[in-house]
Amino acid sequence: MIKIVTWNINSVRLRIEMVLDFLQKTNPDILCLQEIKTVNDTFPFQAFKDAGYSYMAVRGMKSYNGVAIISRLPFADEFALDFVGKQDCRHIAVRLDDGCEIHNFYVPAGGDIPDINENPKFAHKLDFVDEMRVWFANNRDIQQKMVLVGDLNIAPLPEDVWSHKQLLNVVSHTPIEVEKLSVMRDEFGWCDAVRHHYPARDSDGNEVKLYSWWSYRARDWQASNKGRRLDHIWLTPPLLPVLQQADIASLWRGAEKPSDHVPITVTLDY
DNA sequence: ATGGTGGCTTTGCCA
Repeated sequence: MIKIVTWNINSVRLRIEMVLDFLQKTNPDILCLQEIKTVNDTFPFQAFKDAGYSYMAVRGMKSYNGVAIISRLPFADEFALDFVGKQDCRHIAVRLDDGCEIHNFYVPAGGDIPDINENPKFAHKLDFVDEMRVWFANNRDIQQKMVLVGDLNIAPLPEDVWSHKQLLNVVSHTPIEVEKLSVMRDEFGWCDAVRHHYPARDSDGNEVKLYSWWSYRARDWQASNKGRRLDHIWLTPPLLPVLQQADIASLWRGAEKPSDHVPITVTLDY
């Protein structure tokens, strides 16, 4: 059994106690963090070691972004990719001893205006997703065991947002982003593990809403419940038969001084 | 229609 978590932590130093609490309570093997918001020099390596996580791949920068993979299992290899010509610490990957590769992404949020001419951040986001697609197409095979996790900053399905209609022109759910992410996923053959476990419609045809992020700006995030599913765990087909469980732990949004994202977990039986 | 909150810091920028 291997348990893998992805969590946009929005400052790992500010929330280290909460992360340690999470690890103690849920006992995952591998924790992938985004938005660690610190350089490697001030990353809390020792705190994770003391908690039993001896293996870490960290790619931090000052103030912004930054990704890390924290593990109880050793790594056979570790590497990082750059996209759109920027070294802004949005990807890190490891290979486990059995060859399974884990890719941890923090896709650009894309700013407020969904127009590539008016908003360079939106252009950056779309280019980033394009380059992700090209990289996997050129460098990897769908028959390899791989897990892609992270804050992809796109909610692909109508059931991944609180209101499909009201978010059609809101960055994270615009048709062009959804199209690019879907092509990236389907052309290669990734499977969305969370939606595999919780399909968008139940047996009666009712919507099954799933969110992983709720804005800090809501007066009461739980009461308004205007969430979006921005965080994802994808698997290649060889891992699909061993997918045991998928879970979005929304209770962590209600913690004291929470991240605006919650942890997503998959359990693989192999 | 607007502004709402949070983190790190370059007290503005990013989300």
